[in-house]
Amino acid sequence: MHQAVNELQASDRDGVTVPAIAARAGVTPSTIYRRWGDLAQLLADVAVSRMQPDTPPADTGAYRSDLLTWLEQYRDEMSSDPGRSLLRDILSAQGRDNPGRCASFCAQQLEAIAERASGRGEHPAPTDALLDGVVAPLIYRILFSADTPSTDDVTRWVDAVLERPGAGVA
Amino acid sequence: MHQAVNELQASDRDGVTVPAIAARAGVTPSTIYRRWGDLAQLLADVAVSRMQPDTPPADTGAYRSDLLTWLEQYRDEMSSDPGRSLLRDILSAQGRDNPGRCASFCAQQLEAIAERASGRGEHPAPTDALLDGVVAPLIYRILFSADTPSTDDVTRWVDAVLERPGAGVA
DNA sequence: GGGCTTAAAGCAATGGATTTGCGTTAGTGA
DNA sequence: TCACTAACGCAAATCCATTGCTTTAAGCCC
Repeated sequence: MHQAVNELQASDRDGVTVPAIAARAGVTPSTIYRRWGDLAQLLADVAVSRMQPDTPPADTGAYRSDLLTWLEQYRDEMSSDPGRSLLRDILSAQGRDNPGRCASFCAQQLEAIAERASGRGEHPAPTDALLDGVVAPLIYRILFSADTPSTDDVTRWVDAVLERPGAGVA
Repeated sequence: MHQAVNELQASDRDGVTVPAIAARAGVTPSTIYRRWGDLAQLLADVAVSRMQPDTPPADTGAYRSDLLTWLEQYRDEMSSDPGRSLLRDILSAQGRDNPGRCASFCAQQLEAIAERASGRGEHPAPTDALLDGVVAPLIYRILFSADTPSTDDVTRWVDAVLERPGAGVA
């Protein structure tokens, strides 16, 4: 089912209808309505699946550059047209904690970077601080403003969090 | 038209359909489709209108408490069920810069608070810093997590911005 | 006031999506 | 194997969305 959605989205988002997805997946539309309730819920489900990371964050050798590398990649993905569509799908469907699942993928990646840093003897920042101080303005910019956060923006936000007491390289 | 939407939303969001709105507003559905394209665009339009502030921020006598007062009110509005629905409507409809208009209302209120502070001889923080440092995590929490930002959260974010060089009370 | 132009709205037909009742199928456990 | 349950398919009914054409209303000029 997810594959049917992805294939249809790749060719024409206007053609992404329940009957089209059903035909593509070899089922009848009532199956989709019975299972997901409406198109928005199915699209949100698919979007959350696509947000799920399939690789661990790149290891650059140091905590700060791990963060910057991962966050810039995250910025690039989320600010792309497909990324924006995924965010819109996730935020459109009411209920089901789709946004929460999306955010927890992000948190897990940041935790993995932090654990790797601890293993190196570095002192990583709390993940909550990074979510509030970096991910939040990054996503807020993407959602609510015309401009995409620059690399300087991301670097500034990261360094502002790392400079606070309780965080930073050893 | 906006009033018809508001009335229908107040009673039953499931009944908010183009034909129902049209009947309520005394027009035919094709009028709505011709003007707005689809239901999502109309709902976003209505949501943006409802986001527009109708009063200036309260004057508490000092910049920091002006900020805190306004931001806590903003937090309360945006985290309410109606507020969350408005955010969802705004973020669901593609194109038209609805989120940008929503964000600019917020920025204008923060600018008004800053101008009042300047008039008092205080040194307000840059509005961009408040958007990135306070509004972004506030909205991100509301959109992506199960918990609503607490008053402590808001206070902490505000003070983190005010403590940076270039901002603060005189 | 009358005529003309243009944009918006209304009407009605058509097409497509959604809902729902009922029957069928598939999977699971005893 | 049988009974139960959940999921799926089918088809009819309902509702929403689209579109061509006509009508209406507003604005401008003489």
